[in-house]
Amino acid sequence: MYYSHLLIPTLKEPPADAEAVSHKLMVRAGFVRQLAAGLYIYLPLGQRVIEKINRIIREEMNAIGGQEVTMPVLNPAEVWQQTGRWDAIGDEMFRLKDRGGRDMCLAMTHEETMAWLAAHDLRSYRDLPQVWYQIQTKLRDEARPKSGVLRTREFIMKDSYSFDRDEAGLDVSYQRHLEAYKKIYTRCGIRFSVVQSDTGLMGGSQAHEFMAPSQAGEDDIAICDSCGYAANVELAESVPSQHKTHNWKFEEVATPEKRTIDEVTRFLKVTPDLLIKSILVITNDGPILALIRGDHMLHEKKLAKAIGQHRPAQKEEVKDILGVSAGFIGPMGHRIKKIADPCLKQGVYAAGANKEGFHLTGISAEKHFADAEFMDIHTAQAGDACTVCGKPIRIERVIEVGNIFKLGTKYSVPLKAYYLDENGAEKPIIMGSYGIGPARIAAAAVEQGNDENGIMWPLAIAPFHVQIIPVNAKDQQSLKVAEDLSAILEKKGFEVLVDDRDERAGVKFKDADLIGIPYRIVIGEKNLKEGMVEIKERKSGVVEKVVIADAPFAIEKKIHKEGGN
RNA sequence: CGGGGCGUAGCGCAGCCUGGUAGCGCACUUGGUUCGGGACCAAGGGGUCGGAGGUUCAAAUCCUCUCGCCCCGACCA
Repeated sequence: MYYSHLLIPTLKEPPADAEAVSHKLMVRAGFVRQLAAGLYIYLPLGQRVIEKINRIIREEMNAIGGQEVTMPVLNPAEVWQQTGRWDAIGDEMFRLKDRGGRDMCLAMTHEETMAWLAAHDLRSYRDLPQVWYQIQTKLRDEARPKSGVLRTREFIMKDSYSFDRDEAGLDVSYQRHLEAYKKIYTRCGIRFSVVQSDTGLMGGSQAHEFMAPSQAGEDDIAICDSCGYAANVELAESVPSQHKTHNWKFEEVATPEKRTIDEVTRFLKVTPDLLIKSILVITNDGPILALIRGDHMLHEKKLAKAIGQHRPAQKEEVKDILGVSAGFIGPMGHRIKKIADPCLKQGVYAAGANKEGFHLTGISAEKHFADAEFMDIHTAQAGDACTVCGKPIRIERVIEVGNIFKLGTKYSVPLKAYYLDENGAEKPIIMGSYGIGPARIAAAAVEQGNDENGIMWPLAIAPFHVQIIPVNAKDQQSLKVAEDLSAILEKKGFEVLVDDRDERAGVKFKDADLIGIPYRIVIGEKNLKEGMVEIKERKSGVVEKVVIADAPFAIEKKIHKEGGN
């Protein structure tokens, strides 16, 4: 393939509004262009990367018996109404009406339509198990698209769905997907962790996420290096580090205008872990006071699990309910229901006195708020002890590149996806759903593989395997050698990009570094006179001089060694 | 949804405070010199200054509204 025939609009400067490294590089190197917030155009190079990732996904999905299908993006409201998600999902779903005034939506996922199909065309236990998948566009009206291709409103997703007769069958389908996913990410050349995750909106009994470490990510995971425990902080459990006990008397201390943990900490000359953070939230059944240690963060989702839907109280509400302004509220002096983190059972603390301008010191759970309900509601943080082995955990920022869920009968029952077992009894099909975001794999690869000069693609998903640069494209002999080498390499099954542009060497080298094709053959006139060319590896920068005829074999050897594809 | 920032040539920006001729770098076109790490010289093309309304003799600049894009937050006590 000739460079001059391709649209590869590289830029010297990154777009001003790009923040994430992958975003900057994918735009600069001419892989993508942004059309509007969260809407991206894939240019030829970007398209090639996505297609390579998709090919790997297809191979691994087919290997576990997946059957590729295609669902409509435009969905009738009915199927979503049957599962209740038409109402459960808010503004994130694009909704529209057809010309007849019927409610429609653009699918953000396909549990409903897949279950609909299962309901219509799976009848007998003999039809099970099944795994159906598609690689197709999803639409989500994200509150805040960001980080380039990482969070967009329209994106391609590989989603698969398993249909089994019982939980044991689901376990098998789930495990197969888990293994297939590991292979997919490994083949794509990205680093990743498999972690336990929250089942959230999808419902179901068990879920894992596949997380690629990167600063550009939006999730944090807790990892224990000694026993292998790994979980999304959304549900990660941990034992907070013990703090030294402070022997202070039970007394009221005037703390005028000292409201925040930070202010009170400084005023009392203690560390934050000696304070109790009190957070008032409003549930459907009235206010609840959440109590956590001062150096901890409240975990919204854990709290939600304990008390159901809730929202933080407004400042005025705090005053109405507790009779004191936010900043001085605490566990004592009122009858509001309290949920406290278990780590507060030990130790003696200071907290708001529930009296304007005062805090209380010397508070202990046992003596002063034994009536609280104790539940894990803190967010795991680095240095906490692993609940499995007791060793310290670490927290890592990650990009979610895939997830798998055991759904059970959440979708099959409302959509009437039943089968008849051997005894003629009607039973609901047990489902699982499994997603991968190819664009996120690409972005994660860029996040994990780049240097100051540009991208360093993993071989398996690089837009081309080899870039050939005739330094002087006007020199007929250089071009001829480039063409010959390209033909030989292509015959061997490699993808080759020949930079035939009439540009100065520096421009070609800079662009090559930016685009990040793993191997480069440089054809210079001086070397050519000796019958030699250079082979350069993008990642290591190592240059090797070889005789022309050996170049294809040298490349082949390197590629086989790296084991791409 | 809350807060902040920004919309001027394809990209990156200046000009706006203090109204009066729309500018710079890169990219692009043509010619010449150069040619292994983003060359140089010369000559060019390209703009309804996001949009609408208003103030004014006069608006990129001032006022009002609106649209778009980006970032942070949605974990105070």
